[in-house]
Amino acid sequence: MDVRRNHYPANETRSRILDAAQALFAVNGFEATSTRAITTTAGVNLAAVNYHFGSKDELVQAVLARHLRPLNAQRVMALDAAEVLAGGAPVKAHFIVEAFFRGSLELAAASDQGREFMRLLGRTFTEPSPVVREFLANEYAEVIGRYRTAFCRALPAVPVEEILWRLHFMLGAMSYAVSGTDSLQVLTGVEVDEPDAMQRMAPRLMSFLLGGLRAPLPDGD
Amino acid sequence: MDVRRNHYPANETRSRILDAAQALFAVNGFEATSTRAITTTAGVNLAAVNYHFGSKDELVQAVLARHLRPLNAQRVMALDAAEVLAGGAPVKAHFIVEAFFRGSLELAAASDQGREFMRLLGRTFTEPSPVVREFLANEYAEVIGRYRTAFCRALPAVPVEEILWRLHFMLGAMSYAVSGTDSLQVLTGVEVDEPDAMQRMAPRLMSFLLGGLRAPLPDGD
DNA sequence: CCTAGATTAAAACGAACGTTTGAACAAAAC
DNA sequence: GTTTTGTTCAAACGTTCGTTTTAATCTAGG
Repeated sequence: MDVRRNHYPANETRSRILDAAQALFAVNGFEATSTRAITTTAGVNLAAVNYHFGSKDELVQAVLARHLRPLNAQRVMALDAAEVLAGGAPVKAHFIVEAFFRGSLELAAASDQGREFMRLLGRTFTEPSPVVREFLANEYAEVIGRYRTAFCRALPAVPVEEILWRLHFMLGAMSYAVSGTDSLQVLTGVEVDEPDAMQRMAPRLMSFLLGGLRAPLPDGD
Repeated sequence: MDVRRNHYPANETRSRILDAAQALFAVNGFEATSTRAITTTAGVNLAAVNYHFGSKDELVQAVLARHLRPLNAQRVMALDAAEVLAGGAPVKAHFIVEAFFRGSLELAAASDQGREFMRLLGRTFTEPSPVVREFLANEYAEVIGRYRTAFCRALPAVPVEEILWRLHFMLGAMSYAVSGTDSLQVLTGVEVDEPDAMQRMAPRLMSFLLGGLRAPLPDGD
């Protein structure tokens, strides 16, 4: 707890703010976290948020972009690799799911900060704020498009609308599984906060998702 | 747009506040909705919220309790009925899932207000506010306990921890499917806001959940 | 060493928030 | 008809919010 009075080296102030903001956002949400709480936790001056990021909204986007952008880039690359490996043939559903979720689960398994970010990201999907929504839509546009067509090729017997629904359900189950440490933990007694909990969860989630994805079509289709 | 200057009959003010609050909460979230916005929308005086509910937090709980309490009561009753029907034998997983989700889906299919509430409820699970969390934990305690043991009896070959995980995933997929009209709609293009969308989704969700629930256990168990 | 530019410090800004107050008002009780 | 009880009203309270401002301070280039 060294009380530095003055400048941090390089742009350490920026990263200190990002770290503190991510931690507080993950626990309290965006709205309930004040810039004062962020700067106090980060040990920097109140005005630093507006100086380095312009506004609180832009800080929110910066926090999300820091890990989400590489994550989604890796998702696209993983799908690229799987498609190359498959030659011209459709990539099997199992590999598509794995390509999509492996990065998230690894990030969550790698560090406390990664886990913290995944929890924040899960909450972010249900965030009502228009700023966050628009940001997410932009960030996910390419990834969803790629994976959607990949699933359509992998499961030609399943109607497109059905695939969209199941993709929808899968995203929900995952973001919940990763983020819902709190309310559902109370409900079900499942503890997701331990360091190795993600590694124990990963195969279970994958198995569940594939089971749902391959479930028989409902009557009437 | 009749501008009533004075009293509404009976406790109409209460219900007008509840309706307005639910609508605004569903769109903007709890934190971002001010008591001023609620009372203005409801067409009542600003002080009415505190007079009738004590505080904004208590209003939030009242909004949730209004539909959630009957919903969970019906869930317990539905499981009771299924267990009676099964005699002493375990209730089949298929019926348990149906007993749990039928009420939600019917509520969502019944009216705009029901759909609005389900969307709000889905968001509520990821709500960081301690007040909301504690409220949910209390409201769900009995239901989750009952369904958990029912699932354990239905699937004796599946370890308890595995069942908890899958229950966790199922809850996530459902609450997402119902609530995630917004961000995921943008992502996947699935439209959930139309009146009949819930009825089209219901069998699909059920099929997905059962597929996940019955998926083969991951390696190592 | 000194100046220019970038960063931090401390204080203040106006706006919006949840809540409270005390008087005005309506309907029921006596 | 008066009192009582419950409800509504307009106004204000104190607090906290995100942001801005102005001066002080550090760092780098000449």
